[in-house]
Amino acid sequence: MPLFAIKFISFGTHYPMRTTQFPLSTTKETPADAEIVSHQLMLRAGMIRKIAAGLYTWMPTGVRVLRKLEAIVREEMNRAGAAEILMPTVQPAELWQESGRWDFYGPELLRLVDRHGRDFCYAPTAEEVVTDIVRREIQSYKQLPLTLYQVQTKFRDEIRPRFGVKRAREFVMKDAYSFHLDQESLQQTYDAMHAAYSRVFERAGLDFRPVRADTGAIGGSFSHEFHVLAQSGEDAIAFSTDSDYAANVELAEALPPQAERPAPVADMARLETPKVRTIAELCEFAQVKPEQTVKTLFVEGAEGGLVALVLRGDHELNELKAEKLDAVASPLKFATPEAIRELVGAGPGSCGPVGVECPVIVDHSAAALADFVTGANEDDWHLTGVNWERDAKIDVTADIRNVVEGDASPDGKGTLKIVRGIEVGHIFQLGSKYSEAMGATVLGEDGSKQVMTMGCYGIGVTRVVAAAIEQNHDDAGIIWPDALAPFQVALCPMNLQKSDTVREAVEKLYEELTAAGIDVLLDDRKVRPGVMFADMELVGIPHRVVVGDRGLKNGTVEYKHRKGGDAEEIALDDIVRVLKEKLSV
RNA sequence: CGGGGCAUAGCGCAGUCUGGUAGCGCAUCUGCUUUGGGAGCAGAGGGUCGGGGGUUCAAAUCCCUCUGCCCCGACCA
Repeated sequence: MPLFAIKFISFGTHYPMRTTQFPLSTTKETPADAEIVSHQLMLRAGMIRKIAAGLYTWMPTGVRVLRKLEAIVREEMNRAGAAEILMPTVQPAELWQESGRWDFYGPELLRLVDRHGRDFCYAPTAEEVVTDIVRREIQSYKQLPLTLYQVQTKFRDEIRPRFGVKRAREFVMKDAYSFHLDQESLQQTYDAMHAAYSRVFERAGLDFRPVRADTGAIGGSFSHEFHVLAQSGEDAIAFSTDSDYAANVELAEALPPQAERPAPVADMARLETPKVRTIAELCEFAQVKPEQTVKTLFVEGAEGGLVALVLRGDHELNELKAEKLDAVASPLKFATPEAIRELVGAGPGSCGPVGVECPVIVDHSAAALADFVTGANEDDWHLTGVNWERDAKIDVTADIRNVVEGDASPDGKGTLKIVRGIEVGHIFQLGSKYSEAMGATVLGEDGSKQVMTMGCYGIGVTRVVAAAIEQNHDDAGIIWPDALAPFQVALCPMNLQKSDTVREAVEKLYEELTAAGIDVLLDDRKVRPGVMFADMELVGIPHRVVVGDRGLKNGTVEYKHRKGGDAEEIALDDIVRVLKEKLSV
């Protein structure tokens, strides 16, 4: 075709390609240092390459996926009424000092000094800059509410980056910030963002759950996380069997047991337990169930000294809950073995609540036990038949444990199930934390200055890509949902170099699919079919069309979906229509 | 930051203990054959053995030191 005849077609996010112009960069071998399947497959499929710890180059295949996801995110943000801006990644220290986070953030904030000796940071998030912009630009309540968002690189100097782009130091995040006159307006935008996030993850074809979450260091009052469900997830989330209750385990409330504490039956007795340190060893040695034992952890108290935290043997301490108690130092700090020995006269592993002289905080479940087994505060000894009040004091009863599967749901409906999730989104009601500190005000209806109320909303865009792979893969490689696939259709010609029939058919098909707005990758490399198929499956292209002399003789090509099922013979004249239907374009 | 480990060709590794010509597989390049599931044969190229210092006639190998990376833990929107 002569050059002047080429039409300039706008493809949107669709750019058809030929493998001879598109480095697939696939590898047969799994890199040794990649632990989780998404990391392994992203490397093998040539999506990313590591450049240093937690820093990755996104290769052409990876970028295509990223752009597809970003397009969905932008559409849903725009639909929800947010306006896109782009803020710098390098930000002046002054703004961070104004909000107080320059000192608060710690070593995770990468700090830089420019040639004039001025301090800057590489932004991990952008509340300061956006609040600064809004306080300059927005003067009147009439301009509110306002939501701004960006899709921008962030940097967090993680202590230990791992799992590929799931926990990278530099990553792409969509961050949005909303500004309001009052809580009611904030709640409306918050709800709109909640809905927009759900649409994003639905459109991306992911199995996800919004869950109630802790607000963490970012502050604010109310927050939800969005989790993609996956075994490799770093978070545990609890949800009710009978209601829509769902919460991060670190937040989920453990209800006190319904039943009254039974009356003591046994007398307290000493039991020699040589070398028994853990609950598991104790249960093995003394032939008791973990739920009939009690463990005692010592942490630093708010006013100095130590505080004893007592839990049932089969339960885990929830550090977040514990550090919120008045008596406990925040952030939570475990006592050293030396300090414990000084207080109770035994090492960790032989401690118990009997006779300790510091404040004793007992979890509801532990407080409901009678005749339990616990450490004797003497190395190599435990006590059996211990009972509260009679043998050991309780200063406070509180919820300080993680919920476990089977616990009653905090909303009173059903019981809790626990699954693992990858946090891909987080929405917060910030309140006036930043606007107050930075003097972001507008004039209200009555002419008085009013501090704006804020919300902030994040999606870990690069992390979503990894999460999608965790959820969609098989032995051969990635299986992309249509919406995220780097290409929708893999066009695989058999014997392209020698067969004119195949070449003519496949070129025509490539043009027709392109014209139909379908994102197609034509594999025009001179490689054997096995290599071609293996690459297309590894990269995860959902629809595959094989064009060969064998089928063309009967006027057909072969169609197969990446998810499996048998290959179908489809008339050459029909294939474009069939693909358009499958892709609903 | 604590504990453990690694660094040799683009990638994955052996060689290090016991010092003596730097190797294997994959990938790459050439040729021939093959051509609907990661081909076969023949040949070729590719290395400051992470950096610096030391011991020795001689160091990938022994010693010191620095750097980078990985794993476990603590940390964490």
